[in-house]
Amino acid sequence: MKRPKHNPTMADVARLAGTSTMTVSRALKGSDAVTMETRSRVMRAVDELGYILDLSAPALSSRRTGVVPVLIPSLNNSNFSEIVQGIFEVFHGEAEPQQILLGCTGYSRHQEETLVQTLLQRRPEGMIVTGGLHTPRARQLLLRAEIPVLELWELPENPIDHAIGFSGSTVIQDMVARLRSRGYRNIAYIGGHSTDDTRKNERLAGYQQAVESLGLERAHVISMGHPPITVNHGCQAVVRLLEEWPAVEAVVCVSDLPAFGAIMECHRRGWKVPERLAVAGFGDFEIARSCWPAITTASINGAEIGHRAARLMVEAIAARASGAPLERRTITIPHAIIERESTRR
Amino acid sequence: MKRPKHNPTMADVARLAGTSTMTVSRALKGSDAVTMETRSRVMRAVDELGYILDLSAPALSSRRTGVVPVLIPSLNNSNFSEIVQGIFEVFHGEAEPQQILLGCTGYSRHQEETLVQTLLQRRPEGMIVTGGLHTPRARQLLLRAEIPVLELWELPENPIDHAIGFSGSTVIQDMVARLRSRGYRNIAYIGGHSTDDTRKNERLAGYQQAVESLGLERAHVISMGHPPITVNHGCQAVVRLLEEWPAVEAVVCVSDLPAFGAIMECHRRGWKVPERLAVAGFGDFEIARSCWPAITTASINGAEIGHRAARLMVEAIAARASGAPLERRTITIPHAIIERESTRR
DNA sequence: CTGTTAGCGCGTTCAA
DNA sequence: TTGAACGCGCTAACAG
Repeated sequence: MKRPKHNPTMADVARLAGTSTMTVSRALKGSDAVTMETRSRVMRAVDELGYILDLSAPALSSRRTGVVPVLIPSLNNSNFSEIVQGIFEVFHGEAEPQQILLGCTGYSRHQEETLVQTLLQRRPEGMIVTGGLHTPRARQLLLRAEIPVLELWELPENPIDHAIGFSGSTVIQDMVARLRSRGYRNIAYIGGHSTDDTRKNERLAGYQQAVESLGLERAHVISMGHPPITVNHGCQAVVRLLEEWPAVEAVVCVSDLPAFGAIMECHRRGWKVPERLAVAGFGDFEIARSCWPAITTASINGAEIGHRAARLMVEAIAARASGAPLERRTITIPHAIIERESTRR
Repeated sequence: MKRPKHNPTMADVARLAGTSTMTVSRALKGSDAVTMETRSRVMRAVDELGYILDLSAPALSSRRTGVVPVLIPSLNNSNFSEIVQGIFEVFHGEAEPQQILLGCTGYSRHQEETLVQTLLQRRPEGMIVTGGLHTPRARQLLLRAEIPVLELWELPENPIDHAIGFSGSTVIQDMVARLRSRGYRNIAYIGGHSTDDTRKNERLAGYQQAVESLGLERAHVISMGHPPITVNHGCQAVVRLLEEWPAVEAVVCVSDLPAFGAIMECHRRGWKVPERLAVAGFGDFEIARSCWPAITTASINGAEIGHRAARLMVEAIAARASGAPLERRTITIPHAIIERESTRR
């Protein structure tokens, strides 16, 4: 039994209102080409039957689904949940609202590819993805779909279509430079790396470049494997770091989570932060503000990224529908280095 | 121009493969009623054309959309984002995966009603909502839709269909009792109240009940208006509290956010926590762990709620499709009172 | 194992 | 201002 229930259709409404389905359709859309009287008859029938428009049908015939998948690594990361929230707010306020089909990739490109393929079956109006790292097949699928594609968060080197975000490399370079300007010289990096990552790791690269351009004596990286790099990784990493490089003065972490973990481990071992080791994070999570000492971090405004992305997507969808697709656009969202106690001498 | 592009259809594939569309359909579904040889011919054609199944059509004809809206107050609350993440994980692992249509109500019942109405137009297989507080019209819409409905988070008095979560009243009562057992006698409450709330506020009620059943001398509530009650509300509330009731010894907050705010304000004013005032929260947000002093809180496992909800939804959808709808079910997820420094004498 | 037919519910198109 | 006919892409049901 595949059709559990027969909902009232437009024909039912038409019958009850004594009109044709066409008139019902027009009345529901608020077209002015319907008499007040006819309209109210229709509305009464709609109420009586509890009729609800079925969007599957127009989706099929007009190829407009009003659906946009949003693919993020995980919702358990306030940066990404903020972005999605921001997208929702804009989509929902539009005259032609787009619905979000949510997808979480678990930081896996392969998962992302699967999701892209699955969600393309719903004939989305566009697609929003995060990360900028995709399998070749995922890229190809997105390209061939000929829908607007937005890549959010870290700006890719070679965007598929539009991109909104920041350069992880630039942000980390700023952070290292800031630490240098505060007098730190021996600056390490705690992060991760994707094993399936053909493209370079932006933030790590930024660190290495900064060490070079600032003329620091030594670069030292503690790599904790595949993302997500979280609190515990930070705890472990900081211990390794101080073993491997006792002269280290400061460490930049790939995110606030390992930074927090590192600080907690320092507390545990009686290493003073920032006196023994200064610690900086990335993302300006709530934890960075509330932690003691509060964590110096790079702040990226997720809500802002979400809002701008959604607005661009709406525009791109409209442009495509009108036959004049938007030219590719790349938007850089400004970041801020927020200095707090964890790096204050 | 409503149809920006003509994607290849199953008929195109059939033509290229030299079969009928039916055979293509069967081959794609992995039905065994197709020769290996035919199947591979079909697959080759699919690849060659870059064919992607269009789910709009089966949605229309078979009334199975594979879509489940998830309505939450906000993603900027780790409890809810955890729940959604949990739901996604289960949905995505299923043999017949359900897609999540995301909706954020902004803690407004009216917004929720709008979303329910809009999303019902997509003929969802079920609906997941949070809160248990709905407008009468929203309730009616959900009831009439005759799809499985899950209410998550706080258990409603009178569930629409299935419910998974906890009793806010019970949790708060436990918290107050715990504080009492630690020697606190003058225990206040900081929270909010919906103005459009006909039903009683669960957590507030729990507080009042606890005061009564424990035989405490006085109940004192600081109400900060419409949710969400956040960090700043806590800052303001604690000041008012100590003015209005100088003898207060402990305060239970509606969430960890105002609890955190209260503690910060205490720092600012030189009031020691927990010596001058013990503070307890709700939700076990990351901030509660990382704050100093760490916050005593009630922990609800959002991921667990999400997982169980999704599993129940999958089951309910299958049951409905097979003509034997599930009986209503209410599942209570255990909570835990986590005592930390903010209430330790 | 494969093909044919019909129809899902709506909006577009054209006619009245 | 209203209505009739058609088709969107797919699959259920049935036939071969």
